[in-house]
Amino acid sequence: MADSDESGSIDWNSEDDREIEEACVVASSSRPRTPEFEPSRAMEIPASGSSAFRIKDQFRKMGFPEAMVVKAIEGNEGRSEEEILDTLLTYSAIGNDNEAERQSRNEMEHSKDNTLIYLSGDDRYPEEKPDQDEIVAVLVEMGYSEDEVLVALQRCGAETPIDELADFIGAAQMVKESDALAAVNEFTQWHNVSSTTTYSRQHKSCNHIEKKRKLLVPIPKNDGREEDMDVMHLPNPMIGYGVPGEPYAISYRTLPEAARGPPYFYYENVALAPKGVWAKISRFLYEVQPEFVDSAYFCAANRKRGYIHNLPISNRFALKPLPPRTIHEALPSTKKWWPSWDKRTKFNCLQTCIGSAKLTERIRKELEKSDMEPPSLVVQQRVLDECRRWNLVWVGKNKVAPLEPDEMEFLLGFPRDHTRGVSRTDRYKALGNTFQVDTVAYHLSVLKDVYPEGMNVLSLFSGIGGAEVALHKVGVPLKNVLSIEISEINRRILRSWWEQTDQKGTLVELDDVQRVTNDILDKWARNFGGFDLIIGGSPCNNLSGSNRVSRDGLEGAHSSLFFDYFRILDHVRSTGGIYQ
DNA sequence: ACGATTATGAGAGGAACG
DNA sequence: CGTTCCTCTCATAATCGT
Repeated sequence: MADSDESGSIDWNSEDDREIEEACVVASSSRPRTPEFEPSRAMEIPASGSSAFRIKDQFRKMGFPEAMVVKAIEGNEGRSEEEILDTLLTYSAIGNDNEAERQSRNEMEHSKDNTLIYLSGDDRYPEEKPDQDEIVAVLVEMGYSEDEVLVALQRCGAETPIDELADFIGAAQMVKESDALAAVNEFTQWHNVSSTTTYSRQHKSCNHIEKKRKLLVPIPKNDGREEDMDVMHLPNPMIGYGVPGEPYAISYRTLPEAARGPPYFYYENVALAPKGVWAKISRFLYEVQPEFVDSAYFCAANRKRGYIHNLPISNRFALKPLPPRTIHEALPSTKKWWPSWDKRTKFNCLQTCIGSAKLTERIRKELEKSDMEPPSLVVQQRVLDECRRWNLVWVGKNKVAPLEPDEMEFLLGFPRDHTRGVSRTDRYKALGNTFQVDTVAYHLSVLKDVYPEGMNVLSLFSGIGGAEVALHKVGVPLKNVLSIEISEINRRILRSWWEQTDQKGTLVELDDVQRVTNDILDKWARNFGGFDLIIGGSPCNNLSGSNRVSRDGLEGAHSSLFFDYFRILDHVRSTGGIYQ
């Protein structure tokens, strides 16, 4: 979401509340030099101040993530360095288990979480699980799997008679190798919400007892090979718990006890992160399994992302009007020049860089030189490769061009000219880093009825305000928003939108997430009356495949800010999110 | 100093093949 | 099954022009 490569800015002006502003000035920008770490010498750790920074840097040098260090220091106020180191090692073990710890953790997980999906749920939403339990139980008794039954219920409606549901399931089973059905199976397996081994293609078998037994048997997460432990399987098609227009959706899931809201949280990052990254993120975020969704199901561009959240997942609704889902519908003017041999209907992922003018010129030359209609297959292939790589569109005879910033805004679900007023380069950078609004709005839509009076939102890595725009479009009033975003340009864009849309609430903007301390959080929480939602996508710079230079994983210079997301989230949740 | 422009593959997953 | 081929990826850094 956010850029993280801007530093030196010490702008802590809230521009709204001068009293609070003072509380936001936490430290001077010049951090003290860090001496070499001497483990033999124990010393007292003050809760704050310059030497706390020194200690923090020492531990960071030892390879601990900053958020972890901060958390350890804050939890050990006034204690010795060794005690803090102990705490750090404990955290580290949780985040980066060895084999024994993995084993025991898995056992704990399974005894705790492996319940049938319909047996649990969010008690705050009783309307989400009407008397379906009985229906499910009956159908399961008839030999159908929970997945099938729940899919049928979702598809046919809760009032559907049981025999009709059975018919539907039977029909579904007849669908040969249906992609969507297979996906649901894969998805549920992968999500570990139900462990029905496979969808039985045959009709009701008599082994429902066996099925039922299996349902209670946890799927071992590894079968002996340790590499499998950290591998997070991506669903195909990538529809998460469901997307608009697709018939199959999952409405129930089991959240780990520690993850339940409120306050709610919503975390986002690239789906195709290096191996093990999502497993680690999930371990930190209370073992909630990611929901992987491709925004291609919401707009005309691919955008494969993982979302970890503790929101309810039933009764989601999509924003209206539905955005165009194909290139031709989204950009009708390109149709005139679009050659028939370019079969693209979707854009690839919108990124922060665009194709060069030199490239489009090379393509023009290549096509003119070819002088065939259509060009030779070799030329076609070369041109198409570049068009796909750079998301080029046809704007003239033999002429392609990269997307304009306003076209990207449109595809990503933002209001027209949302990013107007800043340099073209900055617009591309900000847009390449943001949420796809319709996708996120679909997930957040369940909050509309829960918070009719509006929400207090803690928005991390806000960028150009994808979360805020999504909530606004969903119809959730924004009461108070504490937005943290490093880029001054992006903060300006968000504030501009805030004013243009005539928001009634209060927007407070801070810059550096690393310097948002518990005190600051508490202060604003008290001022607002607690946070209802903590939302944000941490930097993907070191996770994205597009990065050829520093794809260093979650511990990378920018992506390690995830640990600040966790630190802040964990603090807000530990206080219950409620202040008086 | 700032904005614009440009060149720069690895790595992972899936499809297609045998 | 394994193997090969195919496709895609919220980017960085050097350089240029003003």
